[in-house]
Amino acid sequence: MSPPLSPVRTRNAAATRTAILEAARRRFAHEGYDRTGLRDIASDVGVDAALISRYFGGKEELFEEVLTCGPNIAEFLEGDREGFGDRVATMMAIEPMREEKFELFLIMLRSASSPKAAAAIRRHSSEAFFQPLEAWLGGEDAAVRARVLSCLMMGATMNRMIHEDYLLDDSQRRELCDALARTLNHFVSSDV
Amino acid sequence: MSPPLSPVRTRNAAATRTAILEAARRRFAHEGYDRTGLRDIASDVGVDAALISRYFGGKEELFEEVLTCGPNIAEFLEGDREGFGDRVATMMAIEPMREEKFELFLIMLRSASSPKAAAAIRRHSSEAFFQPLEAWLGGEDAAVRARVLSCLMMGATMNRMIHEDYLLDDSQRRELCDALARTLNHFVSSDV
DNA sequence: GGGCTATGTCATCAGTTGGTGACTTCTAGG
DNA sequence: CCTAGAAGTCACCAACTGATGACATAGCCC
Repeated sequence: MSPPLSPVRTRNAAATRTAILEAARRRFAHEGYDRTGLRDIASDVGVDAALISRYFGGKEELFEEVLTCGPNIAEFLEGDREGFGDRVATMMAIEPMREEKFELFLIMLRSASSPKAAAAIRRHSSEAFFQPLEAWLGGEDAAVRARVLSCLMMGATMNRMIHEDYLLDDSQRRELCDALARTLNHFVSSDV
Repeated sequence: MSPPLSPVRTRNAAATRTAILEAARRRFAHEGYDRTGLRDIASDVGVDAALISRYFGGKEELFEEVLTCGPNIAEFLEGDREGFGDRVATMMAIEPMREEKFELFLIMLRSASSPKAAAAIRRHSSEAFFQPLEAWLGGEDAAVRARVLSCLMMGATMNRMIHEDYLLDDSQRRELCDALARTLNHFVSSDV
């Protein structure tokens, strides 16, 4: 993808590890587990692919570590509760798609169909996604509401992935955004 | 996958073509575009992989033809409108996952991240998915409501794919099913 | 300054993929 | 019966993947 990752990195193992993890996270989010080659990641970092296997053990372990130290739902939960629906819906239906904001979703959506990646995703989706969301939601039925919200957000991201513009004109996209925002807010605040 | 496709098929080009298309559709739905090899499909049919390239031109064209003659949203729209939400939500949250019922969704979800497949999906999702759904919904804002419904259905299928049981116990799954059903029905019947 | 070790590279492997052209075999029509 | 062409197979290719062990090199400590 884009070359400049860490400015200088001369024989610094820790910095190289971090740079590999960052490059891997971006690649996995943009291309998915299967379509990301160790050589791609290595060339992003400016390093030999063999190094990745030596540092992380293999592609699966690298993916696992990306998820461990990776992005989570937290940044979606910043701000006031009443504004949650509008913030998320606007991000998903109106604003230009900034893939780096959706890395968690994209990694899940684009890698979940790969059996090896799916196992790791299953292992980590709870702590990176559902637990924080449920805690933020609060209430007895938080688990169920979190699932509905996750359906909406995943589905919206998926739609956006498939057809960038949703095949809608501007006013329809605003209507869609409103509908999503209201539905999201409904499950943020109310009982199911 | 499972061997028995067409009972007899001795040097019948048309039947072989159909058998290949069926096997390909199932494979693409179950494994996604990238993880499905021409050899896998061929061995399902009991035929040499070279035949597929000769009949369809290549993997991309095969995928395209699967989408052309493939499944669509229609079977989800059978039955009374009032029961739509319950039918779909039950299928997605309660009933055991019958992958053959979700082939359209699964093909989209598991192959959309593959650039070659994504182009074909973009080309066909409108006529196989949104147009029928919008027509069934009716009304001025049918396009927008169709998108919300698609978000919910795609997201629910995705969640089901990732963790078979949603990480919920039985009563929570029933609550989730109710919430999904009510939300779906809301966008089936009402204005946004 | 010299060596030792962490850091990184290179060559290579076995496996898989989609694809192609030459080959065989079955069957319909004369 | 017998042959022509359709239907299907086989052998192979080039490209790519993840992975491994042998090798090179840079920088720190004495």
